[in-house]
Amino acid sequence: MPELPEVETVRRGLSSLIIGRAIRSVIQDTPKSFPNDAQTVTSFMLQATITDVRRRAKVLMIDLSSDYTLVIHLKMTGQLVYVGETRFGAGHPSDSLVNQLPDKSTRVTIEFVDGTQLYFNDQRKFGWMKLIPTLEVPNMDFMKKVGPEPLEDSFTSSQFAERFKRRAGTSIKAALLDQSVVAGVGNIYADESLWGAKIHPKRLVKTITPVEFRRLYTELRTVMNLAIEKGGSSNHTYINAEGKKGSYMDFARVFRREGLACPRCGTTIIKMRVAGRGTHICPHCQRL
DNA sequence: CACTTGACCTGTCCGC
DNA sequence: TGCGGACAGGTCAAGT
Repeated sequence: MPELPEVETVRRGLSSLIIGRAIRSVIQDTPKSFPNDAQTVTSFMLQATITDVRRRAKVLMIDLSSDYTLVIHLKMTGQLVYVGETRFGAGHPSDSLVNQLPDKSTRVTIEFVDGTQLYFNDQRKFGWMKLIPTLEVPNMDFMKKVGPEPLEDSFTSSQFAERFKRRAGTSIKAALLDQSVVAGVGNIYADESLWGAKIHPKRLVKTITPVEFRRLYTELRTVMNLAIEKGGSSNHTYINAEGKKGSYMDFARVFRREGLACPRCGTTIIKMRVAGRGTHICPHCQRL
C-alpha cells in the first residue's frame, strides 16, 4: 500500500490512539509476518507501555517502555487498525469494517490491558513487524541505506538533485522509486509529481535539467503534503488506524485516470509500463 | 558498481 | 460460470 503520506497518516492516528496503553497479550498467527519467537515477545512486549510512534520513510516504529521497538513495514496491503471503546458503539454500526476484525487477513493481534486492540492485517503477507531493541533500530540495513526525508525543512532542492547522480543511467521514475535516493516515494506520488513537473517517466536521469529537478522537488513536496492533509490515498486495501479511507485520490491528476482528460491541457491520459510498474502520464505535457 | 527482472503472496478483474 | 493471465500504492535477491 502505503507510501510516505499513508504511513504518516497511520502514524498520526496511532500516536493519538495507543500511546500510554499497556499490552496484555499478543497473538502472532504467522511467523512470516512477525518472526520474533514467543519468548522474546513475552519478555519485551507483555505489560510494556507504548511510549511513542515514529516514522522513517515507509517504516513505522512503535516504541515500548521495555526499550524495545516494534518496527513495521506495511508493504502493499498491510494495515494497522486500532479498535477501541467505540466497537459496537454509536459511530460504528455492527457491520462496519472495524467491527469485523479480526478477519482472515489478520496476522497479528495486540490486546491492551484496557481491552482495546491493535490489528495488523495484510492480505498479501509481504509486510512484517519485528521486535528490536530501540537502540539497534538505526543499525538496521534499511535505516543505514535509506535516503533523506523529502518533507524535512532542511531538505533542499540542490540536495534532491545531488541524490540522483548515482542513478544517472536509469529512468527518472525508477530513481524516484529507489528508497536510497529519497525516502518514501512510491508509485502514486512518483506519477503525480512527474506530471506536475512535466517530466516523462522514461527520461534518463542524466538528461534531467537543473530546472526540471527543481520543479520535481517542488511538485513532490507539494503532492505529498497535500496527500497527508487528505489522509492519504485509498484503493480497496488502504485504511488508516481508525479503519477509515483517505481522500487524496479525489485530487489525483493522472494516477489511475487513464482515459480521462489531463486537467492541464485536456489530452487523454494514458497508462504505460515504466520500471516494471503501471505508469500514468499526459502524453502532451510529458514528452520524451 | 549500476541496472533489470523475477520472486514473494492473495485477491480481483478482464477476456475467452 | 469457469478458467487463465495480468495486475495490484513494495522491496529483495538474483541475473546481466
